[in-house]
Amino acid sequence: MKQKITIKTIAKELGVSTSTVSKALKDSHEIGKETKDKIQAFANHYNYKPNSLALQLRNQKTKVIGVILPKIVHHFFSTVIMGIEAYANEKGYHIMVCFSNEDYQKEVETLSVLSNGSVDGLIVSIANETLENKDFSHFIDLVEEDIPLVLFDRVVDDILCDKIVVDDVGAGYKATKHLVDIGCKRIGLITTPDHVSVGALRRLGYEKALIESYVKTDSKLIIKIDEKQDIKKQIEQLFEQNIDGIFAVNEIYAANAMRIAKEKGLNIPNDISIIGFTDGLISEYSSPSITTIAQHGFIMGRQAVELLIDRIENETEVFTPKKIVISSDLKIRESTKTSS
Amino acid sequence: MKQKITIKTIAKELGVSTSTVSKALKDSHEIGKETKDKIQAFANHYNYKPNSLALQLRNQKTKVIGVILPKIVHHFFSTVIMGIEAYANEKGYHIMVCFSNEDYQKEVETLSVLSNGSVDGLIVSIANETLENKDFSHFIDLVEEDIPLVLFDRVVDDILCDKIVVDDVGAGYKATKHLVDIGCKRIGLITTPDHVSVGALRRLGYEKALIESYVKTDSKLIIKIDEKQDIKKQIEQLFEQNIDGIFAVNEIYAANAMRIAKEKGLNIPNDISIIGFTDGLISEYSSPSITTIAQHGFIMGRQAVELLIDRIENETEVFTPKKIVISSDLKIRESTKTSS
DNA sequence: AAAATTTACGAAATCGGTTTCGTGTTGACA
DNA sequence: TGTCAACACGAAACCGATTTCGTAAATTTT
Repeated sequence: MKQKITIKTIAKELGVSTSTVSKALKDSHEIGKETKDKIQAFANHYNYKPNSLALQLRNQKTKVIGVILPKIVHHFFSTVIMGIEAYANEKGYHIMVCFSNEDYQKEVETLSVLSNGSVDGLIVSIANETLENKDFSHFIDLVEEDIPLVLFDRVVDDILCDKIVVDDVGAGYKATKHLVDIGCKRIGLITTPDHVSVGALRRLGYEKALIESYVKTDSKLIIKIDEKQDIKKQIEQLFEQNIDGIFAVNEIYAANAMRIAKEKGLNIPNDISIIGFTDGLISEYSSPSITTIAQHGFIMGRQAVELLIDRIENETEVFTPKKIVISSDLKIRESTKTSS
Repeated sequence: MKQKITIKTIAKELGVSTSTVSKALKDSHEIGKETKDKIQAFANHYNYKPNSLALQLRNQKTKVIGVILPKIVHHFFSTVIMGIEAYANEKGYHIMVCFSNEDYQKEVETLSVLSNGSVDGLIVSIANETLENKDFSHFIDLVEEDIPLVLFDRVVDDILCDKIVVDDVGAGYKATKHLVDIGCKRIGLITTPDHVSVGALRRLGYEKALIESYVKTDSKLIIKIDEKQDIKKQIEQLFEQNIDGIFAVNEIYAANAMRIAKEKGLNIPNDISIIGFTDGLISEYSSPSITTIAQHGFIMGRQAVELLIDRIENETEVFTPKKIVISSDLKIRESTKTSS
């Protein structure tokens, strides 16, 4: 193991004190020009880099942001990470990424470990199991320890911290309204169980659009997917109803619905129009390409770090939790009719 | 800011020395039962957690693994990250994730920052620009500093470190051979420019399969995509040739090819069979679903950390770089004929 | 009862930096 | 020539832990 060069090494080698070396390397006026030059040349030659751990300990900050996601093999979340990393880097921060895998226990543990001082703050999207349990005490503890925390996408009101969300109700409304506008009469909804907050909100938007358009809502047209079961089989039930439009709260559900529709010999979009959620690769490349709600994950990530870094760097200020709503766009593609 | 509790606080509060506290918390036999109980109870009550930075500095290890990827919004890379994180966590490590965005300069900087002691080792897949430049000195410096390094997927021989790769030649061979076997006579290849090592290797496999099968290779059937230009237009050129099979070295190229084929009114797989690379969501959900080479990213990630942690924890051992080849599977779906 | 050992704890060094506060030397000014 | 400021540098504290070593008191051994 090649010995890493430290301030102490330099000091000994050059016959000066460590304080002199430290000051010389920061170009302090306290140090004479000759000494400075000598030290800088030496440090440069041996490619001296200050040990970041020592600095972190001294400064009581790590310049690291912890990010906990439910999963990563997922277009939306990976886009958010991109946004987080890009802006964090700009600001001189790095990110430590962990996954809860939708698991409550792992979320608790990860949170506990990361709050030991390894990060200056945290950005989290809550695990499904936690949303189901409704046990948020691990987050509340964090807030009480005054560790900066930003929640995004999957958030809950019980936790007093900054939050970034997509306008899920609005998006659900926008999608459903579009289906109505192009002439769909019986619109199915493929959503998540109620405890998944985003699913519930998108459903609200769906219902709002129907009511506003005087279309009767029908609970038989709403399927709540249990991901532990076979997704396709559950969606197939929806096709037993007489439907001419589908709003799915994510890409996978939409893709599955499209597949089933094709298998049943339905023409998309003429017999049935489909709108998904998340503007991922599936929506873009499947055929027909899928009309979808684009969530702007990159912007969400960026906003999340922005809020977080602001919190971290202005700790003295009185803190009032902010909630930022990112609007989402309907991206019209081939899976929806152009008019009635 | 609520004051974090430290060993010093406990010591002062309980009228003992910091060493006593430290030992008591580790249940050392050196400390009397009463004192121990008192300290442990106190620490427990105030939810004391040792400052990890202090420990890292003292132990000269961070239990953090740096991961540098070219991009993340990509099925293969996000799968690899999953694998890395899963096994790293099992072993008590965390991962710091950075992205080079295929950019040489950012790769150099990131590498430099992370090698300041913030991580115990690094897992990297090289940026495209770096591969093009052929300037690997930043990696070579790293190796000379004896910082454990594992390269995966995009690797180069010039760097003496552990490597994990997919059997790209074999995979290219397997895919092409399959096309030959089902009766394709003129097989197009959609690949990357030569400097992208994986693309070049997959091409070798393609050529090998053709030669072995006494099919004439034809450079007009090979398209090297320049990602700075319009991908679809480039692929369209291939369709000016008379082809009945396509092997694309990634999912996006395959999806684009399929789209063009459909636009031209070709029936897939009867008129033309298509095989892609990376078993992502596009391949799975497009219709027809795409026959592809599954790369087992999760396993690659896991193997990479395994090698790395082994390196980190057995630094004394003489080091001989290993290269692990992960075999890949042909996953047959609907975009290829079942027989000739 | 004296010697040896064990028990229970504290002082201080260490990890690698930064920073405050002194201090000896030099030069300028009265 | 005496005084004072400026200059150039070092000693030591500090960040928060661990760990070695030393030692007083208690206990056991001889």
